[in-house]
Amino acid sequence: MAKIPESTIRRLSLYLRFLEAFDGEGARTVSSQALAERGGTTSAQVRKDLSLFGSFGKRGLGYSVPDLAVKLREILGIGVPRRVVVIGVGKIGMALVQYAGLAARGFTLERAYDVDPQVVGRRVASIVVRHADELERDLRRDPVDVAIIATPPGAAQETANRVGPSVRGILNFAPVTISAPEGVAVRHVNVELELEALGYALRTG
Amino acid sequence: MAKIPESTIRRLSLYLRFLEAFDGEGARTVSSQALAERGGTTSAQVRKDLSLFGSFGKRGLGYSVPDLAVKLREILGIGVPRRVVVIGVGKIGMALVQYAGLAARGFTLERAYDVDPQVVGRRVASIVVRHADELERDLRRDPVDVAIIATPPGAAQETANRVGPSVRGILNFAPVTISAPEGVAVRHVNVELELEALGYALRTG
DNA sequence: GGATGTGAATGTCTTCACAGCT
DNA sequence: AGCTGTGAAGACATTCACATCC
Repeated sequence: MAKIPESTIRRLSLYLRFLEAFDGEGARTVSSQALAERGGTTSAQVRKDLSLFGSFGKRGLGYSVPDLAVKLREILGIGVPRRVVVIGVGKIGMALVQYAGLAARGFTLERAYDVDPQVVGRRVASIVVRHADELERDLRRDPVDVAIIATPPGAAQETANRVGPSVRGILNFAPVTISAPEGVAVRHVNVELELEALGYALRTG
Repeated sequence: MAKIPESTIRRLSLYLRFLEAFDGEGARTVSSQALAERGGTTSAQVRKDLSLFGSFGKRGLGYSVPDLAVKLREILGIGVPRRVVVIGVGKIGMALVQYAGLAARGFTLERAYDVDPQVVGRRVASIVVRHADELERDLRRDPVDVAIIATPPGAAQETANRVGPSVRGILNFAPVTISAPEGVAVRHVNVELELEALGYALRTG
């Protein structure tokens, strides 16, 4: 299969959400044009994105809403449940632990960790926060797919080093760039960076 | 000035953070090579990014750490204080309101809004949550630069429609794509989308 | 000597435009 | 007729490589 642009993957995720909305509205089929309008892109882009993975549409008709949704879920690996841990139960970590969207997208939260004695041992949304010292041992005994890092910036890379050998993906919320071993996928959610990019767009002149 | 790639802006934001770290370590100058290593990019990329805005370095020497930091802050519009409101004080909104990083990057939180009677009137980190019905009137009387949308997905576009005429930028945390009037910059922080992109990277085969 | 700044070359992504199914 | 699927063209971004200057 051809190499898939990162941007295509992000759009597929959007298309899936639109399909779910169309499905809720009772639509049976959808055209590349209709998907494009909701997603702020072009019909050619939609067709190209989808064609990278196969021929899912019918000429003259469009795409079957439920069939395409199934295909996209398959491509994105939704349905295969992913086990995750959250490390750092501060403000962001807390919000993540309580966030229903995790489960809705097939990510089951197994455990959460912190180092603050005020937080360790507390029960948050059905799980008890464990001390980060237990991290490596726990991961060896009971591995997970993804580590979500929501520590302060200073601890993020060290945390990544500790979980790197045991996980296949890292989602980093700390406002620093972190690296991970070859083969571990890393994604960043960086609010400060988005704010600064917004700041650039707001500059006068 | 030449057109600036979006990706360049995001990297400038990273470079600035590295410069602040270098400054903390007492470094006076820094090479494109050193910046590249921390940022997971190449020295040529760093030089190209910076050269789009001017010639800030000295051949044979590198870049002055404090001078380049000043330049980057200027480019990114940091220093010009930006007034923001947060709309939706659920889990994410609450974390944002309490988030010190906002102020640290020059964004002063003016007000927060919600529709839930349980939340309206509550005091969170020195501001009192107002009812979203007051939004338009407040914005007319006391405008802000940026609206941060942290509502449930169903309310996000409507919220954008309501604030669109009064703000210059929107940062959207709701997991839907929203559109805004011409001239209003929109950025998305979409955790579900990042998770799904991670899911794709985790697929087996 | 050492590191920048930058045209040129390369690589990647998007858009075009149309043949080909239904 | 309508809409997909796709090679080719075009736009955009990154990397190379080297002249230039401190």
